[in-house]
Amino acid sequence: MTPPLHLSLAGQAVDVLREQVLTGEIPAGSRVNEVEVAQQLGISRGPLREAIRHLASEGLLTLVPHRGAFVPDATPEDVRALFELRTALECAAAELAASRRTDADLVRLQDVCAESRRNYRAGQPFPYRLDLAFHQSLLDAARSPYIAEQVRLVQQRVVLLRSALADDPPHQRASMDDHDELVLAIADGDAAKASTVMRRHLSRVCAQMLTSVTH
Amino acid sequence: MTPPLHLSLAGQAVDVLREQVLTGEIPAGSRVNEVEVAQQLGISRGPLREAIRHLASEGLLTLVPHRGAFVPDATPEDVRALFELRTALECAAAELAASRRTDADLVRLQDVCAESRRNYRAGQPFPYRLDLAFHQSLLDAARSPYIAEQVRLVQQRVVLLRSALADDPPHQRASMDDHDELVLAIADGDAAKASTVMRRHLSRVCAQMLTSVTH
DNA sequence: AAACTGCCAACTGTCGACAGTTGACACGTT
DNA sequence: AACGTGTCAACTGTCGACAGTTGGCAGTTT
Repeated sequence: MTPPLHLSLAGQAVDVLREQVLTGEIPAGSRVNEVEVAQQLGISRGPLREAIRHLASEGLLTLVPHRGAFVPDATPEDVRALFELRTALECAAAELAASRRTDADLVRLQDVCAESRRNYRAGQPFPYRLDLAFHQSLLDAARSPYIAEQVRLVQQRVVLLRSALADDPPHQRASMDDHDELVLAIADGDAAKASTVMRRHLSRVCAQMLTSVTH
Repeated sequence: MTPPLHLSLAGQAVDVLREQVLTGEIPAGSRVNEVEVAQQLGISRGPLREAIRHLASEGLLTLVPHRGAFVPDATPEDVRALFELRTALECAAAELAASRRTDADLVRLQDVCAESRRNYRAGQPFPYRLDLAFHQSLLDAARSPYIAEQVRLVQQRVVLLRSALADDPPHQRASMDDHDELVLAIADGDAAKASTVMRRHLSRVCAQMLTSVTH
């Protein structure tokens, strides 16, 4: 018995399209042609349309009436505003995590940080995977499903602005330090400090993104 | 010339359906039949489907594969989690408003509060309209479009849990006091205090909703 | 009487086709 | 040559019909 393995065509199309948009396979600024992509995926326009609207609701596409769907390219203003939202959400998550975390939550956070350190000392770059894992672990510890969901969506939009983020070694090092400091605050149950550190962390990431954005 | 007055059928359907869901014309727990509602609106299933999916993305409907769309009825847990999200967003908005507000923003906030007082003194109930106007004015002063958008969506979901909220006079009085105190903090540019007051305010509102929810 | 089995109606998921709109190109005008 | 106009192809918006799935009901068995 494989219960949810029978995803609808629209659902499959959402996954494929999301991947193509996030990886840049469909470049920023370009349009998504309904008939073309539908043929390409071997489905009808109906389910594809549904998928397009879904991604638009996630902020990964912008719809223009009678024109079609475009993958948005962000201005520096957009980046700033988006990080204000992300800061609001993740600072709250950090506070909640500090006051609700179980010992198991703490262990997981520490594990992720330790693996990042090992990676870094081995001279390898700080993989985005581990950064995501850290923030995900923090969200799990916060136990606030609606906040977690919104953070997921915002993180996706941040990825859309992929601008060679994880390439700057000093930035990587600073991010890892931030993560470590966050874990300490969470371990202490110090919600105020967790929020403060998270705010500084995201402020740094935002600044880094703004420098690497061509405008 | 009326540029955007030619809304698509799907767009119109979204407006009509949203109204029906929020006012309870379509009661919580009930299902939305695609063919029935489509005929009722005089449109085809395509646009209606699109409208349903859109409202689902706003959290006003929940989709069950092969079963249809249902208007969700929330558990106390849901209310708590939703208010954690709302608190994260609106506290951040209050902080931003305190640091960015113009004199015009301040005047508008004060006007809304004054009108609420006048209403209250006249023995009339505190209309939800004025409460919305206050929070909207605060969001305008915060000048953070993404946060504002998310707050709008969350407020909608809160309305969905309409449970005779504005009927308790002591609660109304407390809410107005909170609003006044918020305006003072924002006038002073005291971001920390604005956040604190907003948190207390929403905590009170959440508690009020929980007491009036049958469970 | 309770439980199981098979059928059925209702509904959602999907498809192909038609209609209306948009932006662009070619042509004609000044 | 620059500008305005008319035409057209391409694409989105919409529709009606078909296919697959689900939950419930009737009939049967123990």
